Amino acid sequence: MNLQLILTEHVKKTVKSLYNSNLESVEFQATRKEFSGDITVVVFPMLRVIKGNPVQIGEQIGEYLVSNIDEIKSFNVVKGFLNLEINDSYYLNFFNEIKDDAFYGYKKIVENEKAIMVEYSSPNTNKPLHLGHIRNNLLGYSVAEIIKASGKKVYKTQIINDRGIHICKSMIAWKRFGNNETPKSTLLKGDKFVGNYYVKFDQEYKKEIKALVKEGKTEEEAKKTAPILLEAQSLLRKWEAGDKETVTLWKIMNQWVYDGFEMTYKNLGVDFDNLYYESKTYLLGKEFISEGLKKEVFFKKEDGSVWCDLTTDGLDEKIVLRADGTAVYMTQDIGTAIQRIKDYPDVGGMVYTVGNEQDYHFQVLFLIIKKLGFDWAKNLYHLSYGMVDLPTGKMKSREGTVVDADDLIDNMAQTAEEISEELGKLNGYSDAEKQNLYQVIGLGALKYYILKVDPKKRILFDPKESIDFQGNTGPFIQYTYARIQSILRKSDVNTDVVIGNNEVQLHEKEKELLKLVQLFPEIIQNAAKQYSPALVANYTYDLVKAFNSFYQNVSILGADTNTEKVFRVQLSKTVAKTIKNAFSLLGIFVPERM
RNA sequence: GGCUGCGUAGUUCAACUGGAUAGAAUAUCAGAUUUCGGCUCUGAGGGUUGGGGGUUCGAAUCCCUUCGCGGUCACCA
Repeated sequence: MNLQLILTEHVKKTVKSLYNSNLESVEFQATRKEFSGDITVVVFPMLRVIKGNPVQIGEQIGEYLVSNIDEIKSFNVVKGFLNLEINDSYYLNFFNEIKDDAFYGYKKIVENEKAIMVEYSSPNTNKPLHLGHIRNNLLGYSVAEIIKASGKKVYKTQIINDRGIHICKSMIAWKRFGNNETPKSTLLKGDKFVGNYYVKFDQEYKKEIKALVKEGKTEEEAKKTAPILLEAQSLLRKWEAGDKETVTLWKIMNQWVYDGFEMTYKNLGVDFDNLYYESKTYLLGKEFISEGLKKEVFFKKEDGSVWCDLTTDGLDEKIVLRADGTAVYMTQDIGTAIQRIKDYPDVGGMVYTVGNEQDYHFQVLFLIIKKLGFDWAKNLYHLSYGMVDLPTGKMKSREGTVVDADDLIDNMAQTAEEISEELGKLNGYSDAEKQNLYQVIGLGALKYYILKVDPKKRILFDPKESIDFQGNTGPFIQYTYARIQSILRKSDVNTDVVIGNNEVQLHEKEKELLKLVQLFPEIIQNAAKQYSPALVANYTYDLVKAFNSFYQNVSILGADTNTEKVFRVQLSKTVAKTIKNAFSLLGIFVPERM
């Protein structure tokens, strides 16, 4: 069925009979456009096993393949590259197999295979989401979808940092200046509402520092003794002691934030299968410290603090428990990881979507878990990503210095509207349809622009450029999809008709398209292995480009014969389906019209 | 300073993980078209893959070195 597998077997057999030596593997690549052929066998690696002239070896293998495999029509050898030409019937066969499969490319979830837990977003509850969270969410969601499509069960999760000094700061500010206002009474989104008090705290804190310095204190002293800070710290202690009033207010304010986040997630199109709260996990992990001490993974210093010595691994010593016996960040993360495996016994690996400023932390975390003897430690992956920069400070929210997620999403839709109006793309639609489309296009532009870049790299996000209807952009791909739908609406052919093996002769452009379509399942597997939505994004663009080239060179509706017309319409439909499937892995919608 | 990531056309990104002459888009320029210098089409130029060395049939990719830009080196999370 899979041509590469068949070819591998035959090449191995040929080498065995001609040279009496065994090849471990055979290397393939798509034949470059400048050469004739469809698939290329690279001869060079074989030279390690066989000695001889690569061209000669290529010719010998080529001759054998042509006379022994029906699907191979002809061959040619350039340097050490054996180019093989494949029969049209092979492609038509393949096409007929997949053309009615709505989920083409997606692998069914394998029962006995372990599930993967993907963590992303993981916000603090004291302020709204910003541009950095957007990249985080898009990456995490997309990687989760890709892994799912590669045949593994996935749990999407996030840990909500609902506890700590930061939320206490917002609480204090609200107590002092809130006047019993609520998100409802102010018509503010809950997370914005709470975030404003966090800003308010900071302003007040600075004011108090200034006042104290005026009274003659050093700045350092002032920073430590400002009344509002002391108040926040005492509030944290009260919270930890379970003080009723404090906990109640904490719950109320967090709920406001959750309601706000919920809206943002909905707009962004991401979701979660379960949630973890730091307030419930921050005490976890201590039991494993004593276990680690027993196993001598950790050691105790004179003051009673517990450390892990990673110097033999090229890292430093890392603290895992404070001298007073309380947990640190690392302790928590060890505990939470183990807890998750307990909660979900079918999970065999985890992906953490966290910015690259925490590279070191995760390196250490994974190493410690491995040293503690958990076999799933080898399946932990830190999906690390770089910052998102803007060319200008234009899109900053009024107060703070960060780009607010909601503002950005709105802004994208607005830009989509401006450009669409300018181009007159959406004339003749109802207002409701238009508004919906602007949202779809704006989000598509945003998502595609961010996901097409390698996660590790910093991104320069230019909203205007991202929303272009030309070039390597989300809207361009959406537009192509919509155009195919329009072709399908205009055609009157029956797309259920099966085209036989020899009924059409494939145009070069059609073959190109089929080759790309054939590649899709492999792309998903690779993307899952590398946790790389960028691979899917760039593949989709290649497919769209190939379609446009096909569209330009081959008349679809005005084909010479009806069989050709039917085939071309069917092919367009299949390409559209593949675009749609690929985009859904990125969390991007494709509109039927635009 | 130690560790770590990145460095590819003017710009934003690719390059099937070591393969053929490093590709797109965008910007620029030149033609064509036209009731606009703006839309569309065709084409061109643009690269010592930051520099230097090494490994091999073959390097943007691996190793060493050097330069530049981030990140990180808390009993914060």
